[in-house]
Amino acid sequence: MPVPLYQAKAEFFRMLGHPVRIRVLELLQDGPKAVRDLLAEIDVEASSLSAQLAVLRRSGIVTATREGSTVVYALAGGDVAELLGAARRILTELLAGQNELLAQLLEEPA
Amino acid sequence: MPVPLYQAKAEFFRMLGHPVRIRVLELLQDGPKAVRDLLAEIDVEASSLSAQLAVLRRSGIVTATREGSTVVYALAGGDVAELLGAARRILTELLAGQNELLAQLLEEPA
DNA sequence: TGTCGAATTGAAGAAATCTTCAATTCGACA
DNA sequence: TGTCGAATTGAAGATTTCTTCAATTCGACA
Repeated sequence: MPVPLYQAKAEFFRMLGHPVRIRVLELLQDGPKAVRDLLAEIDVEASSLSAQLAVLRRSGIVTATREGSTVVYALAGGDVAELLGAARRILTELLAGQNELLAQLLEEPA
Repeated sequence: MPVPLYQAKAEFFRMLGHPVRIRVLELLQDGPKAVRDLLAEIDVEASSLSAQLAVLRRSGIVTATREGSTVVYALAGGDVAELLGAARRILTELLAGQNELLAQLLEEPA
């Protein structure tokens, strides 16, 4: 019994828990992309992007292959779209709930 | 445009990124549970569990209701099972991939 | 070979997160 | 009212994560 499963799950979600990493995964759903292209679409320093790409690589959710002088990243497989979709559905509910709450607070000033 | 969506997503995943919080969500899938019962099933200090429950509460993914002298937590709705399922499928692949890699390394000692 | 561009790495400091311990709140109940 | 149990909160300290800047690696190509 190496790593307890719930700990592996927690690490997995933590790996997803960064705006730049989310953006990268979303962009890679349209197909492989060179670092340079990712950099053009995400507002972040090159070295910071590299660090976040390294996190994704270490987890195994993306692969990096060198092509000439550039490096191309791709999803390693796995239905990332399904995961992000499920997350979006829940998130939509949560945000809606928060808006309701906000609306109530505005209606009933103490 | 309040919070960019990819940032909300990242925060959402970060909220999931803790072993105790994962355990709680898994346990709550069987129905509402009192804090005392969660505490009995998870190996953690009471105050630490409280802190993690507070994180879940603030995100809105669970609700807490006081019943007499105990507090009962429940999933706030949202298909958490679907999300955890999607995560497990990807995670299974990733772990399998890592095992392959490990096996290769053991086969071909440099 | 020398150098340019693309990408990564290392180190240092800032910021966020976790755990622990002590103190506090809130019902229940004698 | 006084006190017990359940749960939360606050503060302090340790750990992890992120960003930035400088230095480095690796191809490409003149």
